[in-house]
Amino acid sequence: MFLKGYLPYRLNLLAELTSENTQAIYRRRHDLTRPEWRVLVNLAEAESLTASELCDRVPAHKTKVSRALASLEAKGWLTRRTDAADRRVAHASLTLKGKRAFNRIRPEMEQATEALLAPLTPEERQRLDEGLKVLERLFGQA
Amino acid sequence: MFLKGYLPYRLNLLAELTSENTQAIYRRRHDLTRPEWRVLVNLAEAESLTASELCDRVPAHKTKVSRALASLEAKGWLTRRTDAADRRVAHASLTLKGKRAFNRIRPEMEQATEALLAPLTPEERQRLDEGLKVLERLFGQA
DNA sequence: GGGTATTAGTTGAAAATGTAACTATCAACG
DNA sequence: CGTTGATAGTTACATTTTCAACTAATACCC
Repeated sequence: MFLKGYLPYRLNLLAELTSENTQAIYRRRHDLTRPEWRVLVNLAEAESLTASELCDRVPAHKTKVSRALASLEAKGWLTRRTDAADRRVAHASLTLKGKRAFNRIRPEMEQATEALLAPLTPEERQRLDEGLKVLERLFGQA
Repeated sequence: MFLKGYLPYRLNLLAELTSENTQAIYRRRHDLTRPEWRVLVNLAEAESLTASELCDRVPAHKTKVSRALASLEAKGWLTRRTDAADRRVAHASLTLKGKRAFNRIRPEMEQATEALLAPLTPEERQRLDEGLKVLERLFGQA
């Protein structure tokens, strides 16, 4: 069979299966899209970021980031202030409300992932991590 | 950092990066969506399949499969005949034209993937494969 | 058989995404 | 300065995906 051994297929399938539980959390329970969730995470970790910086980190195309920022701003989870030196640029940062939301969602996400991986032995987890690192090095992600 | 070590994120990112080149082939060069491409592959490997069987194999929701089948049928790449014993069911199979198309696209896909993985040593490929197998076993895919 | 529930597959509307064009601002160079 | 080109970010439109409702056919069960 062609597909079964085909790397992009294998990765896409595993990504989908792995994301199923976690997606349900941010989508259904907290009404966030994936770009919104990722923007939230990145802002929680970085204090203040511009849309361009978020594009690099999320990573995603600028339209996704733009819409995610607009939506999170509408929720009152972040504010933006334009840069004094370059008025094209806006710095986004989480409000207290946004930080609280992240602190509510994050443990649910970690718990769902941990539940998924629970059947794996430490040795298997190690093997999985090593395998992914091979690709991450290839893409310069690590 | 939370995201960087977070499995669903890592997998999704790697899946996207890995799929970039190959997507360009079936999308831009051959004007196929991903569901269409996957349906094509599965039919090429299985002679004849119903929509439900394709849903399991692709894998994808039935609306995606239904639309992919309609589109490939419109191209003249497959035909469907309704089952004699159960007239709800239709068996799809590739036409000669469809088989030729697959035989044109497939080597391009393999070549693109091989080009991507070219920098990896055999030992690294082995490590990657072992890592993915851990998850595939977890999901009962292997 | 006749009613009810399932199943196969399609369709329509809403949400999300991708692509390209657009606005506003800044930089560079005469 | 003033024109030209680049950059940050948004908006508009087309395509894709998702979700729910739908049609048609079969299975169940009395």
